[in-house]
Amino acid sequence: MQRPTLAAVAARAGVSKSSVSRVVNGETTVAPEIRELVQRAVRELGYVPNAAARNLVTRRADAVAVVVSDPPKGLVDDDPMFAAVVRAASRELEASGRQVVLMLAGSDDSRRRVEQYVSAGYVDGVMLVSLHGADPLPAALARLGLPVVSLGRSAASVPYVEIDNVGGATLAARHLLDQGRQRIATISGPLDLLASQDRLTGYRDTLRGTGRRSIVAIGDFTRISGAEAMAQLLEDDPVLDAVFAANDLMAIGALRTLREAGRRVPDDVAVVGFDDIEAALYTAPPLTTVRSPMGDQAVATVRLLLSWLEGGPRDSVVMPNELVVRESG
Amino acid sequence: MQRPTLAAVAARAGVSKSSVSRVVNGETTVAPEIRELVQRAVRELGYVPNAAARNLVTRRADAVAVVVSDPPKGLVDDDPMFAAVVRAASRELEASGRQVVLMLAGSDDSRRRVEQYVSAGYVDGVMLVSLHGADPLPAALARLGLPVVSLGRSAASVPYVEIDNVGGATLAARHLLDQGRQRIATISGPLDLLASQDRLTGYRDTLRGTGRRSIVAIGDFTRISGAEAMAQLLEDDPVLDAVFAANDLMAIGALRTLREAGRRVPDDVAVVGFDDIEAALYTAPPLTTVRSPMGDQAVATVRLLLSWLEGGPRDSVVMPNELVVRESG
DNA sequence: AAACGCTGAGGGAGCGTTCCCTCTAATGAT
DNA sequence: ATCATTAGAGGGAACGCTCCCTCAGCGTTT
Repeated sequence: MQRPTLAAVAARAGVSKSSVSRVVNGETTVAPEIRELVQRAVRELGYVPNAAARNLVTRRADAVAVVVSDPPKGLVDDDPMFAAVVRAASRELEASGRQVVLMLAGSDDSRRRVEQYVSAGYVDGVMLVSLHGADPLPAALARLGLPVVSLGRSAASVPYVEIDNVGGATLAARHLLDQGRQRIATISGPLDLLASQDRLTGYRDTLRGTGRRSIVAIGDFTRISGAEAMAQLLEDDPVLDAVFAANDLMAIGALRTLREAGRRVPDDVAVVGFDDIEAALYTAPPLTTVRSPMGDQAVATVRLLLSWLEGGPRDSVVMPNELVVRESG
Repeated sequence: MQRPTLAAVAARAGVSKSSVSRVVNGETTVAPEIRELVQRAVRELGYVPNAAARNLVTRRADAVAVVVSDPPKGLVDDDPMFAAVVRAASRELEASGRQVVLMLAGSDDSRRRVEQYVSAGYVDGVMLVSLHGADPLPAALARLGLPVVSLGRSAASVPYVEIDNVGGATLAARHLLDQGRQRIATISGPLDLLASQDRLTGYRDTLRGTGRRSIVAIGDFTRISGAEAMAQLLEDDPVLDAVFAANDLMAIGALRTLREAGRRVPDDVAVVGFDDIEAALYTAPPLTTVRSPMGDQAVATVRLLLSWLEGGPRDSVVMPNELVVRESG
């Protein structure tokens, strides 16, 4: 049951440990016949280098941590962002020969665990996802001295990738204005997220000066919170004729409340979302939304991290987005 | 930038490395004053044990791999199952003090990578998710001799957790029969998945002997495939009056096709899904479906693995499910 | 008072790699 | 033919930790 070691392979091949190591690591300074000998021994013995021993001496782990700041509730289980981001990041990282260690950082407790883990040298770098504005984690990790990047801007000075949230919200609001909508409400995301703040800013700034007033309800990016916020909004202003939701999930919740309240979409109320998740195609009616491909962002974030790990540049990137007009508004 | 080592802590505290090791690992045979001394030194130096060195000698990694067999296309990014399972498993594993290494196993290539990785001793056990019936991976991993469990039954003799797929499909089909539906179709999942086979079996067996014939289209568990399969079905049998989709995503796709084809749900056609993902609540009309909580299954699977890792029993478990009747059928 | 546990601290040998250094042998230049 | 140069193999010292073993010191037993 004992796995074979380098020494065992060396003995079998009749060469030194050094030579085996060289062959295994693909170094070129090895004579063809020795290489052949070693490769055969490796095959026969089913040798696989021991990770711990290798990491110990190289001081690399060939792994990166993907740290996802869990939403406070932690009960939102089918979260399309999560799947898209984790999947894309995994694929990209695996393609670079690195492993993905997934960590959920919800509580203070788990944040400490993350710091410990990273300090222990398990990983060469960290990709942070979806952090709150005041999250202490990015700064703490950056202080450890190893590469940290984040998907979504953070307060700390960590290189990041994000889409143009202000611009996207502006696109949405302007689209509603152009249709001649008069009372345009918004369902904002949680305000401790910079992305939420930016989207709200885009909405507000666009409305300002058109004589219209802002009508705002706050959600937490879940469907259910969107439904509740919409009910709130209808109560506040029964004759509103448009809603911009800060993400698609909340827009979907809003659609449901509107349907139950007997409002027709888009005839009575226009609805615009944000993100363009796949489900936006399948609502009734299909959702007009601001496209911001999470998968692409995740890939860009990984590339940023890889660039840093390889000694290249580490410049934050802001990605463009566009309005996808469907039938909801 | 060099992190402090055990020896540094020992020197600082004026004790031996052994004592420091004992304190750090929480052994009880340490005098209180020495413990205090060591703990202070650890704090002052910010000492964190090096993972690789520890793993090397203990031959444990305190980590488990979560291997997700990607759907062939690999482009389905907002997959609620994925998020629910990965989240729940992560939470449970982290609670047990173990790390989660996420691996996507789509291609043959990546399967080799997984085997390599596991052989390298990076992890103490493996949790497999959503494998095809003929997947060579479970058997290969089991052969390595370390604990492997799977979420979803597999052909290999690996302990598993799954819901009662045959029973769930039976529930759905019987529900449609009880409404007096006459032409009941099904949209099956890919047939290389045992879960798909079982659901199809439940449907077929329930219809058999009622004088009704099976009407089957095959999808791949994505929304789009559900939409396409529904179109196919309508072509095959324009007067069908019920559809059982093998998962909610495909049911959602089917709903869309039905809407576009001018069929009313449930008046003209009843639709029943499977899984009860959150989105099922937000379709128009809300989806009747078979509840099979993925999060709970994931947790059960992790518990099974943990039990095994700790030398306990490793018995497969089949979880019950129930029909959730909403408005679609 | 001597002998005998027993508790708890220290010493040091590995764990399986990599990588630096040494040394041999072969090549090419003169 | 001789010497300088170099390609390539082998030896062995780390890497940072755990854990076995030894041994000191003290309390108990007879």
